[in-house]
Amino acid sequence: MNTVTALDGCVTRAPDTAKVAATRDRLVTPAEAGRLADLFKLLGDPTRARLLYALLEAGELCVCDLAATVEVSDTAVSHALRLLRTAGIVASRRDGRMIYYRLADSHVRLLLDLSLEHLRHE
Amino acid sequence: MNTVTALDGCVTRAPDTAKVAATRDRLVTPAEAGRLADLFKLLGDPTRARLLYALLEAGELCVCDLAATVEVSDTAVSHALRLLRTAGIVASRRDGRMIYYRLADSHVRLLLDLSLEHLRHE
DNA sequence: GGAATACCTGAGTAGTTGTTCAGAGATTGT
DNA sequence: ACAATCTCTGAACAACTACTCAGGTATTCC
Repeated sequence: MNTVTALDGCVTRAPDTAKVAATRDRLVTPAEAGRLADLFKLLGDPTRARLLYALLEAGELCVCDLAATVEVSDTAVSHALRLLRTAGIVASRRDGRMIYYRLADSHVRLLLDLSLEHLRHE
Repeated sequence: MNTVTALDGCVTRAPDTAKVAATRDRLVTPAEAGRLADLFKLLGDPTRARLLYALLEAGELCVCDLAATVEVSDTAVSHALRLLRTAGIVASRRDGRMIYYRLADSHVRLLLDLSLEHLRHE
């Protein structure tokens, strides 16, 4: 039912046509869109992206190893990890003085894989 | 080969251990990470996210219908669409006065679907 | 207990970003 | 050609963000 219904027209700032109404019914709610945007926003930073892909490769890394891997200060890594952990994207485990981080979710792994493939495949 | 090799230690700001070196070899390059972050950053805005999900539902919409659907000004929509189009995420088609936008890539569709499922499934 | 190490937190700041506003192209119908 | 309509563009501004810096917490080893 998403075949184009010819032209809907657009009568000066009030195009409440059938197509718009139908789309709005199926559309993600503003709240969902906000949460989706928040998720993407977290991935949308080079440092955090590198951290996540490092975890994707290594499986599990402590903070200072992450810092060395992506070449940023440990405080910057710590700030970044806090955001990712709060959002449930990474999980942590303490072992002695060190705290090991890993990807929390298989969905996130899929997302990272899919995005990398998208990037490399065109 | 990503089984954990016990603890690597972390000798004061210079933990160039084997694990770090191995991860860095496999890691996405900084350039790739930047492009990935740019991609996610584009999805990481509520307005742009809603626009993309609207296109995912409707298939194709003109600017003013998009504006009505997501309830933002047409100029804001236009600005947003320019970014998405420049990045190759959406494509456009002119028909008379109107310009119809659609998702450019099936990878993007998968990404949007996967993310929505992630959000709703936990 | 005390020093050393790994990590965290809060404040401050430079850089970035999304929106509005005003105006310019581009296309259609008369 | 002219008016109307749909879309685009550039500048200005408010809001947000990611980093650095200084200091704090938690754990281990002597």
